[in-house]
Amino acid sequence: MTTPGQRRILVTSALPYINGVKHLGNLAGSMLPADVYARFQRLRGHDVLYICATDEHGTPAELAAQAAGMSVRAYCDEQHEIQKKAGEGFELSYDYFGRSSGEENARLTQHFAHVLEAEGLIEERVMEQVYSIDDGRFLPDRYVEGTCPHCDFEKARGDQCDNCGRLLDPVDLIDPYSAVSGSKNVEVRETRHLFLLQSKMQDTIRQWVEQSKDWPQLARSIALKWLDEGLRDRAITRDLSWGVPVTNPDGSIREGFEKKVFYVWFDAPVEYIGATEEWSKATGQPDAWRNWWRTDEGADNVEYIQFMGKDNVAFHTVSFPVTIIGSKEPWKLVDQLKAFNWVTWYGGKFSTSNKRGVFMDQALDLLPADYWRWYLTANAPEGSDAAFTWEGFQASINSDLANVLGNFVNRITKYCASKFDGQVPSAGETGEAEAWMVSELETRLPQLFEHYENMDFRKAAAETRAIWAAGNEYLTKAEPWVKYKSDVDAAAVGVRTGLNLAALFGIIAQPIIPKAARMILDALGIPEDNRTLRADRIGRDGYGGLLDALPHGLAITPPDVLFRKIEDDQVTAWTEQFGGES
RNA sequence: GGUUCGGUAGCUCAGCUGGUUAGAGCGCAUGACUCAUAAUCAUGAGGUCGGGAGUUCAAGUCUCCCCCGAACCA
Repeated sequence: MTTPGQRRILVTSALPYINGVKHLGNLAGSMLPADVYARFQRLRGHDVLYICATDEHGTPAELAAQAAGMSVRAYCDEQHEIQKKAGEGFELSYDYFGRSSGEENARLTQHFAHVLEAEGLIEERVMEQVYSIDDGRFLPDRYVEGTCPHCDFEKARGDQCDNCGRLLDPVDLIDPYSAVSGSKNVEVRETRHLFLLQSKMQDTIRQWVEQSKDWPQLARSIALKWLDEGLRDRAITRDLSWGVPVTNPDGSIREGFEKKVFYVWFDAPVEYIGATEEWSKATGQPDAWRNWWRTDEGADNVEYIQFMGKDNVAFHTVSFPVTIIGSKEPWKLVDQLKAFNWVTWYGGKFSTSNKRGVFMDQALDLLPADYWRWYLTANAPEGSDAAFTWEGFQASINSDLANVLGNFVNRITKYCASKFDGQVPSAGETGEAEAWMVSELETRLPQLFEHYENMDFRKAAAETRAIWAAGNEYLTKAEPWVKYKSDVDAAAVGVRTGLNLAALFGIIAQPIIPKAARMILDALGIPEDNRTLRADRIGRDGYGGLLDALPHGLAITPPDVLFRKIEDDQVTAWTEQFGGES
């Protein structure tokens, strides 16, 4: 059911890899901004579908499972639940959080492979690869270790040397051995793999990228860089058992590929579609995914926006489009994408082993999700890498959330409770202070919405804060506590306006700090229907109505302290525990 | 190494197609207020916009060189 002016917006955030809980940087660079954006657009009344999933295939998952002494399946089941829980803890409002190991993705991946082969974009090629005689199998890149031919580092991985950082081909390693068994009984043998002929799509992709004028500079320049260097044909299969089987169009296993599966980079982006199908089944409407993805079945009016870290831009702007466009089928292509830089830990890298940085699960043990959500949105790594520091975090939370917003709600609701029986007062006429406040809203709310539309998250947070701050300024101008002494009705106007502002502040806070917003709105008894930012409610007849929207006489309850301040000794303790000051 | 992006008040950052006295938040100082989580509000101090050269009537904003930082290179 669509209403006039309602848009259909598909949002995806880069799929977190299954291998372990993500840290705050991962959260800040794709899942969180995607969530904030999805929430905003839902509040505007649009039809939003926000899809994410765990990316489960590939060598790292196999190795991690092996290290944990578990089967890959069981390992992924466990890790998926952990990541799902962490997402819920952070109130990430996925419509569905799927799994790339699901049957939907397998079927879609195989479908794309069949179609691409029929289009002449996939072919079998013979290549040389390291075979482990003792393990009885070919070894994919990271399963081979040996001495780096460039720097003589003795524990170089097959794909890359951790010492000198150079990319390697496993067959070039000196004294190679199997990372699976440690066996040195290995040799180079010929084997066959499927190759995606990206080079054939070079011109088509370039044309598509060049017409995508709205992309941010970061994304465009990365895509064009790849195109300038020339798209290379890449193997899309690997010698693993954990992955999507390589099939013939009739569903049987392709001859010679019994021990091979599609490589993770080929099947992972397909999971955007796969997870949508999972959603569709889970919600009892098995074909609903099609009108989000098939432009011949209703997806032509969908706006598709992808969120990702900068490392993923090439896959989203070049690799995946090769699959989609190359299929010549009417699949939905991305319209807008938002790429982020990294959140660093005091300027350095997050590191599990060195105990540097906070991971999603640990963060929630320390403080509520809203605190992190606010800081990471207000300081999103948009223009460049952004450093997380405890000191900056503390300053931001205490000032923005506790002092500016929390204290505002607290002061006005408590004053109302003590002087006006906890009811929205009805007396008094508005004056200069209220007119000033209206003019603030007239300029600031449209700006706020524009920042969100542009996906400028720092600016959106800053504008949100500025509106909260204007509320405090308003109270200084209205000074109901002074007027109360001589003219109770005049004070009533200030209290009524202040309460309405608190409600508005809660409403605009929802995308970033949903839980605190809910506490405010619940305390003020705002019905669900009135918590939106829809154009027919906000500003349609001017902004003055927002200051007298609550029913007169409505009973309100001062909420508990919304945000507890972060104390210096907490900062000290956390710096100790999680590292800091690089 | 190549490419890209950055280097603006103590800190974190805004500054669109070049044009009045370079802005915000935090921090700091002073004042005001007392409804409030010692919160809030006002005012103020602080910058030769990384360095150098050039284009222009005019450059943080364009060009070139250099220094520093970050990222990407399948």
